[in-house]
Amino acid sequence: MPELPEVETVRRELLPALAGVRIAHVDVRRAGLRRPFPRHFADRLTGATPTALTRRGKFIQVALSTDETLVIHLGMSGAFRIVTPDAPDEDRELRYTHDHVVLTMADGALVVYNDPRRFGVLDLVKAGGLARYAPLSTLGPEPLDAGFDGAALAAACAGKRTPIKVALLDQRVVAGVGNIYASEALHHARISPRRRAGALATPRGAPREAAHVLAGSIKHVLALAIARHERAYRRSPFLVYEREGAACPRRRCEGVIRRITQAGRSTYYCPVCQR
DNA sequence: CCGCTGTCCTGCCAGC
DNA sequence: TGCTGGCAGGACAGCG
Repeated sequence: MPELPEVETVRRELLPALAGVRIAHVDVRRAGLRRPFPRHFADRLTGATPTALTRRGKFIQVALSTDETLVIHLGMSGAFRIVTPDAPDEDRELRYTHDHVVLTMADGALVVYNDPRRFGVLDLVKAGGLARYAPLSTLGPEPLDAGFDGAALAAACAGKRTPIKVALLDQRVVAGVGNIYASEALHHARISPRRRAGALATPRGAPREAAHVLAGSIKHVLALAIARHERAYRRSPFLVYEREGAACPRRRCEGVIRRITQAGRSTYYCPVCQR
């Protein structure tokens, strides 16, 4: 379930299992995911100790004692399962259908990567090469950083003729927003997903009011989602996503949530309060 | 360069 | 019950 909030939650869950614990053994159970795993993948991980876990957009970066970084992207269906050192043997031996990589940590824990659709990425990058690693180096601003604001959003959207919803999915515009939180943020900001992205800026590129509002809404929906996942919510908390036909949740709004298709993806919005 | 479509892969669900 | 088609939270190649 991997947009920025879910990826951040995964990072926090992996942190105590990986950081400072040597990787004792690596079981790579297929040749790759969408692409082959990097050369000598298991050998390069074995014996390494993760020193830090950071997130950039939807990527997790695991810095290793070997001066390489394990770059992780969960794609559509990637997930980690952690089997703690004190788990019973039957849990340790359990193998699920799409368990592709199993890390055995020196403390006995297992860190298992499972990915039915195999759209994920597990890659190794030399420390010096990270800045030039294309998938990361082309990412736009980090939405929860203080530096991300209406001006940054307007600058990234200036001149774009594509609808704002489609622009928000472009990781070069803002990193980490996906199909759910694009709809949620636009609803929070009361902005129609059909509006032209370029309309967030004046012809000279200065931010319009809508850019400030939308930047704030992006921060709000992402931060709230991270907080909810930390408390292990499981019910769907979305206000418009997958709620076609439901009453708009905005107070005193009489609208009904609609689903439309933009650039081949579903968009949910309220045609009454989003303009 | 820009924006749109198709594609990678499996699972699930609605409808027949 | 079983089959089929459509859709799914991502990203990129290839096209006009």
